[in-house]
Amino acid sequence: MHVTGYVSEAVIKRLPGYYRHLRELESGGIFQISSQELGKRMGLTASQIRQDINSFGGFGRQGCGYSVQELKKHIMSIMGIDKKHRMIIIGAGNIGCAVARYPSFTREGFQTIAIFDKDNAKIGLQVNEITVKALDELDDFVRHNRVDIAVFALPANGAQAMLDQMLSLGIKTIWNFAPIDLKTPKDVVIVNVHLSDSLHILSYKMTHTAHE
Amino acid sequence: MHVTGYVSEAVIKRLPGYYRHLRELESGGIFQISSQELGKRMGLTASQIRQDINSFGGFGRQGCGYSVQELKKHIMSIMGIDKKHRMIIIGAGNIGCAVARYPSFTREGFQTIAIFDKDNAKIGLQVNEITVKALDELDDFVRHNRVDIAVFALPANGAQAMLDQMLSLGIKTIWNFAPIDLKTPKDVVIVNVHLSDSLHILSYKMTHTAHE
DNA sequence: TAGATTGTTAATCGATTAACAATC
DNA sequence: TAGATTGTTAATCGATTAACAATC
Repeated sequence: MHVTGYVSEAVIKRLPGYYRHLRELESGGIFQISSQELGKRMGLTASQIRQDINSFGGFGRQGCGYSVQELKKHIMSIMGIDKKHRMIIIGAGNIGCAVARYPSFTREGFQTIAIFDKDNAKIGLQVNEITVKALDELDDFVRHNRVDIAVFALPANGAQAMLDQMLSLGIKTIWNFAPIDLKTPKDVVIVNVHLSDSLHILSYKMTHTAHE
Repeated sequence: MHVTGYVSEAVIKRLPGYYRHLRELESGGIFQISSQELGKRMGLTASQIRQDINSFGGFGRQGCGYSVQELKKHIMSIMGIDKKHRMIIIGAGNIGCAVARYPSFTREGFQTIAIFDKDNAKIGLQVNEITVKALDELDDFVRHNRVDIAVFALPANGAQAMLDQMLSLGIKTIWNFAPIDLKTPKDVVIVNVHLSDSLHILSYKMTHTAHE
């Protein structure tokens, strides 16, 4: 078991895939798996699987492979998804409501504790048993409740100002659905879900693939 | 202007970012931009900008930079987003409805022409002026209407079978929101939006960043 | 012409793959 | 012990960065 050093972005992006596949294997009653087999399932080489896993520690056993349950537990702990996370959602539009209602987030410990919107028509609505609050109440709410993650489900033109407000409130983790690259200090963590970008990539690929 | 050859996945993933930034520049009334400046905006090096753009052709002008309008037009054409795309959505749950209602997709030429669900309670509902149809009607609908893209907004456990159905109907372009890595022949184009994966990456990063 | 900036080749860096000794 | 498979080092491959001649 070696000391954990720098972990590359490429490895980080693969972690959720490991988690998903190990979960599947576990619920399929499989206890042990080799890098070879896991690689085949995930579309990676056995070598890459071993390299990836070893950037966190020697979780395998020579001659046998990896314990599905143990490896899954390790990866959950590495990703921090064995802990609860409290989220607020900014914007009660399509995306904000979809996130609030997405059942597996709650089930996996990502709990939505408040939703805010600036539109008076939306304030007071119930979304998945949470009442939409006015944006005016945001500062006060954050000062009285622990918030781990802010979900940005608002238009691009308000997003940068909202980020600055978050920073002033000490919130440094943003899950951003607004179609904009936000400027941030480097201790702030932002992960983007740019739906239009994703659709445009699909468009590119269908345009440049034979038989389309 | 050189002949277009192989374009790496890394470049493809950056294309929508170019489009977004060029659109912003254009609406800001900026006509000309250097690789230097564009790089600063996008968080890339000038060198990378020039390499990226040159994998498609020499769109710049030595001494002057790139014409914002022209470059944007080229990139739109390269991504195929200057054309209309007809989408059907499989699943009228949170995600399916959010996609159907997302205004900028329609505005940008990605038109939802039908939504299907297997749940009888949902059939007949209106989502953004489209009536939810029964899955039984899917085959018939596809045979009588041109469909470019199928959006998978259904649970993971039904996704693989649905993909096979799509292939049998000749649909080879899938925008997949189901949390599963689908197995496909290689002329099929799939782009995944794995929301849980994205949230897990956020969790990893917040867990491993100082001051969190 | 002089200055600026591209297009493109070469150098570097990092990620993936291959190989193999260690060991279960 | 023999077979299997990891952990880890070395080789390869590809992407990013640097450098500079071409040219607007």
